[in-house]
Amino acid sequence: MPLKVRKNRSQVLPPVCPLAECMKLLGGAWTPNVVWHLSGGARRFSELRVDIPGVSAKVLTERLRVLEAKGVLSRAVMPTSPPSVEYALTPLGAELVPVIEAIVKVGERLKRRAMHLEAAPELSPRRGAGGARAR
Amino acid sequence: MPLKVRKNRSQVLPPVCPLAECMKLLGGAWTPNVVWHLSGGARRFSELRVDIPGVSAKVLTERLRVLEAKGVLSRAVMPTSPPSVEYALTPLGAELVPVIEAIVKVGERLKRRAMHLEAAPELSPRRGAGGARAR
DNA sequence: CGGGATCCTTTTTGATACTG
DNA sequence: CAGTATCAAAAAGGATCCCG
Repeated sequence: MPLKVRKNRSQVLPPVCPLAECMKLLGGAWTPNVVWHLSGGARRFSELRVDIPGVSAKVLTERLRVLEAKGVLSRAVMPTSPPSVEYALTPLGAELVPVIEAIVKVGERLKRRAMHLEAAPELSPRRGAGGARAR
Repeated sequence: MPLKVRKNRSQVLPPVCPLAECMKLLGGAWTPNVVWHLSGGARRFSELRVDIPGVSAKVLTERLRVLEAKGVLSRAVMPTSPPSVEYALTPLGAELVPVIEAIVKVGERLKRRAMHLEAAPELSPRRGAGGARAR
């Protein structure tokens, strides 16, 4: 292996587009939580507010609107008194759930790791350059 | 099905924490792209700038620092002239890749769907009000 | 080459208060 | 209950210049 040719990645990896597209979807700080809490079934506005501690009505509304516009969830107004509105994932939204689950799984692992790092800060070996960690 | 009892979701679904934790990780608009473009192997700073069109040096630096601090990627300074720095996913960072791939996959699907909606705006049936099962 | 330091603009969030 | 309106605060992103 005489020379490690550094390939132009765009020949083997798709361009940035699909990622950017999808992150606009899950981009909002609360968006994944909304999807997550709808993954178990339909849920009403006020229930979501309780499910997701710390979210304001405004932000929640906003996220729900965006997600509805993207076809990720559906909004059903029940003509009752007092009014109630049910949100539920569409089939398309349901496809996001595995993604969320994967995220959660990794998130937990990272959390555990962070705890380890706290205990032993210099465990992670610096790659490369014979220990050339400037900085 | 006499009565659909609305359970307290936190008994069956984990609390918000892991999701929030992990989204701080993938939260930045560019972060997933960075991980994605490192998924094929180590990459230098300037290469990443080319890989990810539109990213500024500042933002890229910032994202890389954050990801390094979280243990997602490693930073190796090569003591050459001119200096070069290689970034690579850590084993932990590699675990994120399936997540990214899932995101990309869904992103593409959403894109296709968006195109369909453009063509036929009133295809999506509004739930509720007609089949509105009052509670 | 690989950034750090600044400054500035655009988005996102948050806190209240009010309404049908 | 399920929002809307409004304002203030904060974060993210971008542009530019400079340095080792």
